Amino acid sequence: MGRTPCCDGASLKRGPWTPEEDQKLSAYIQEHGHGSWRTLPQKAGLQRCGKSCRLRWINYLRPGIKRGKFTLHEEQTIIQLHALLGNRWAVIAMHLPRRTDNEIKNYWNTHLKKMLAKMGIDPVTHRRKVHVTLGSSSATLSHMVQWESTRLEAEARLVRESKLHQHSNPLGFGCSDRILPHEPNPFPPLSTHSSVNEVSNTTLALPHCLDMLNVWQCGGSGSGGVSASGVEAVGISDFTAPQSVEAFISSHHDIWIGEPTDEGYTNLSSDNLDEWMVFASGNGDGSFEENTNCWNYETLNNCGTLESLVF
DNA sequence: AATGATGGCAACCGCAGGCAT
DNA sequence: AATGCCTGCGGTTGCCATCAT
Repeated sequence: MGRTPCCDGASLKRGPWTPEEDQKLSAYIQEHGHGSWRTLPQKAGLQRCGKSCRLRWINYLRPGIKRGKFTLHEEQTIIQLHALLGNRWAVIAMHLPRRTDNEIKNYWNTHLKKMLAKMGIDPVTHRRKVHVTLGSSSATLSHMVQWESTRLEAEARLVRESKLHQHSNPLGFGCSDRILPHEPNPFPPLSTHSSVNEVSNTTLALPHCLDMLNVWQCGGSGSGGVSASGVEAVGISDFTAPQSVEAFISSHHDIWIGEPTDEGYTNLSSDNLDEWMVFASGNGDGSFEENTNCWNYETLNNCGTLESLVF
């Protein structure tokens, strides 16, 4: 036999919480801790389901929760992580101190998703919406060439930067050799792509953002990820990030997102913050240029996740 | 001023994995 | 080993405020 049911559903209050209920719940948890959510309502004198109490505490009453408008940094962090992880709000919330997954989810659904759509970026795939006619092989080819050249240039630049990192950072922080030797490398070498990759994977320690490129390119079971025919590539939403990606982000957040700040994790420099401003505000007249000056490989240099946002 | 449309957000619902019985 | 609850998560709904007509 299992346990007794959590709540019988009878005589339990639902709907919005009153200040009195909030006070009871807060006072009880601050004095006793929440312990078992199942038994908490009775102990706290609440006519609520334990699940409802938990939700209220986590999303509203818990100390340290930051409410109100999201900052630019927080918006960027959400978009970056969503591009990589999809709708995994709990994981995303871990990288936004004092924000709840529910709040992030709501903000995404009500603001960011619409903003990206308005800019012509698919909020699901994080790719610029490209209307490729199947019969238009020349257009497809053009996009492929553009995508591949952009990708190669970005990778080459990142490899150059990794060399600089090695000189300035002998301990290897910020480089993929930080992956412990006894751990399987979650980012196996590319098998079919450019010579840049071959070189970088055999003789150089890649910067992390390039590792993330590898993750995408090696994409899960092969259905997802970025292919050389990137324009038509299956979007990130179809790519199930390997578990190691989350572990990777968690253990390398200082490099990936940056240091934790009051406004979340960020590695934005004043330079790419300007780019972000361009991204966030468009051209000021509601239009957005088709070129990649907003989300291009300049931005990619600062964060690999953005690679999927353009092209 | 009244009414309908839209947006924002808190809360609920249902599922999956883990765990207690 | 089987059963079924607990917890956490993502998706969805419903209420309220604001805006437009």
